[in-house]
Amino acid sequence: MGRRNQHSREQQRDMAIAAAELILVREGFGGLSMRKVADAIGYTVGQLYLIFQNQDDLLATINERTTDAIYGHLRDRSEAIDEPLARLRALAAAYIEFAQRHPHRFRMLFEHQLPPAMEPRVSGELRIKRMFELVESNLAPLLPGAPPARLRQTAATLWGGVHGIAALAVSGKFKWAGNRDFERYSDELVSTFAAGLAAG
Amino acid sequence: MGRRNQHSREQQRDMAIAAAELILVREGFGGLSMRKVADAIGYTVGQLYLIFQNQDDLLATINERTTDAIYGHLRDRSEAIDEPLARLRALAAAYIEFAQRHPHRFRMLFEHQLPPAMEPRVSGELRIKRMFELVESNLAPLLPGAPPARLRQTAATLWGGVHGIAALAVSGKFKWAGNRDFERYSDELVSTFAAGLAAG
DNA sequence: CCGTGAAAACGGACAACGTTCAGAACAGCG
DNA sequence: CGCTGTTCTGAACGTTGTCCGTTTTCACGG
Repeated sequence: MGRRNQHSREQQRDMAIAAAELILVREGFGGLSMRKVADAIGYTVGQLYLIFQNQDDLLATINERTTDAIYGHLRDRSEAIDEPLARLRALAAAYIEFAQRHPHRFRMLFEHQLPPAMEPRVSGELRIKRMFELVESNLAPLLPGAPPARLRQTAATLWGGVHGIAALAVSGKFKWAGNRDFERYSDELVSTFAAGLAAG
Repeated sequence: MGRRNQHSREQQRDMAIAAAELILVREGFGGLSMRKVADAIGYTVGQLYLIFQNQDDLLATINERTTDAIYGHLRDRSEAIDEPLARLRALAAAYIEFAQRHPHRFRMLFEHQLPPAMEPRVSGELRIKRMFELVESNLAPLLPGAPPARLRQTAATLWGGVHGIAALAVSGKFKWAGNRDFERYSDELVSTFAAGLAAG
């Protein structure tokens, strides 16, 4: 038809992303289909494929936004805190909080995988890296004089651990523990780990 | 037709599970369809629905078997070790090893969720619980005189952490760390965490 | 050996999915 | 008005989970 609506390609893209995120939040990863997104923005499926390469492209785009959202949330929750250990605890708690508040977005970020045929997204990997660097910089004061390689490894260890608590919380496999206050676990993990660093 | 083949219902069930696990290992979670399973065992899809309630039922069954396999692997790798801390390290390393050796089975265990309409599987939850208790019992010597609630909480914290490293390893989001030897992370986590417990 | 009824298995149907693409419908220009 | 090129549609294809009417086969009674 040629520009039947008033929306530029860029606008269509934004609308599609917003609609997809709404569907994701409401119905979860599995309920997010290209057809539903197309219906929600008033276009047909075919048009979506002129905006996104395929469904994986759309999902990866949403995942990049989720990573940004987590990063922003971590910054917000930690910037007002001075003491490094308290900051790490706040970062961990914020991570858990995000996962519990946006379980579907969190899950899709880690469960969706690009098919091997598609080339990896550098922008997405950089965002993950940036998030880990936030931990790394806050961990540095606890390991004075440690070489960068050691610092990176320890940050990855600690943050992998925090991620595990969030992942289990969101997967529903943590029910047996009976405790729904998952910040307790992250608090204990960060505190005990830090104590171990200080002792070692 | 009435028993055209020689296979009892129980046998068909076993065949279907074995076939499904093979497909899962070869093609991943997303490539596992009811039709492929039916083809693989020489029956039609309809017949599969007389054996399993639906696809979720089949997947949950496989997940219970995966949990058993992890449990067995953890036992094998830890039973010959006397020292409690070394045992914990071995348990963590075994967990990581299983995740890396069977990424698709590991992922499905934590990524598949029963639809809310289906009643939760007590047998599956008990298996997860049993796995955590293995950690708990090996953690006890490090926390002499700790009340059971504290012990459970600490075991959950530590094992959540180990799980996070395995989950990140398997999700492919850990590439930035550059290190493919994930046991280093679990070793550091367990050792530092234990040092923190001893210090506190 | 044949007939019958119940159990077992098939196979086609349905809706929804991702993806593609020929052609229709429009905007702007001359 | 008519032409041109972009934009968009709508139908199609193959695959998925799930259901159910139909057919086939077996075990048993006569």
